[in-house]
Amino acid sequence: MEISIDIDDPVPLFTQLVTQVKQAVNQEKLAPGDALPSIRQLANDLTMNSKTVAKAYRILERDGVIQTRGYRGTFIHPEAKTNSTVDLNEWLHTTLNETVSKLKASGITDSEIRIAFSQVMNNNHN
Amino acid sequence: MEISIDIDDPVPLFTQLVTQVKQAVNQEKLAPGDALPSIRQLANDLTMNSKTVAKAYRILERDGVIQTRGYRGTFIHPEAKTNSTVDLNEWLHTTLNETVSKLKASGITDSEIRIAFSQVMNNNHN
DNA sequence: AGTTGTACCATCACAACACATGGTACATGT
DNA sequence: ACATGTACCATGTGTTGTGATGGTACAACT
Repeated sequence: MEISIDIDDPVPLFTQLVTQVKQAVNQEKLAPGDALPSIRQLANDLTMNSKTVAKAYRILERDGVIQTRGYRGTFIHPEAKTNSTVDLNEWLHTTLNETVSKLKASGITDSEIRIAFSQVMNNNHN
Repeated sequence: MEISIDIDDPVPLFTQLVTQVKQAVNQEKLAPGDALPSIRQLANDLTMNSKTVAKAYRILERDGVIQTRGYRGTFIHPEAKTNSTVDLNEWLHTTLNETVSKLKASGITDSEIRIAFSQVMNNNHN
């Protein structure tokens, strides 16, 4: 599989990686069971840090696109194609958009929403 | 009415102002119709910028605690006491908490939620 | 002339966070 | 020995948002 990373792209490196793997799955360039390069190997090939590649793999596994089997390596998930077309990100945006719109409609300031949001994210239940 | 502002308090100055006015209303030290100092006057008394005081007044008016009548000055809102006990902030927190919890339960990263949130706040509909 | 709230313009310091980097270490297997 | 994914430690850079400051100007009214 061919992966090309653009350093000058404002899109984060790990995001580029995630996107390209999902695209490869959708285009059937990667089929279930196919082995992916090891984290260190891919990091070396793309001249980037292994932690960055690991981050991309972590997300891909959470999304059900790949399966990591420890020392055995990483492989394409059996239902990778289904899982990589389901857009978890779209649901995230619409969900957030609905609540934020509801709050804004009440006259609450953007600042207030942002502050309350960060408090909620830090589990400061006030 | 007595207002005391603490510069060393981590709580923002305009927030201290808003809180103290609401408290004064709840303690009936300020009654509907009472006149408040002008923005510039209060800013001068408290040795702070008029824009900061204006910010506090803007919020107080939105919350229905005060009424600004342009050149005539600023007065306590007829239903100030009711409006200053109603906690708009609590509803804000619970609402945000519900959606965030729902998102987190789906395995979405805190980072991803934060990023999507700021995109939504900036009206970047992706 | 003076005062009211308000709306722009702008700047600065400070904190929080994202991204990427690097090093070290571990259990699990070949 | 060697490689797998993973989990810690840490640092630096850049961006973003906040809070507060300041200046200027306006319409409406006393």
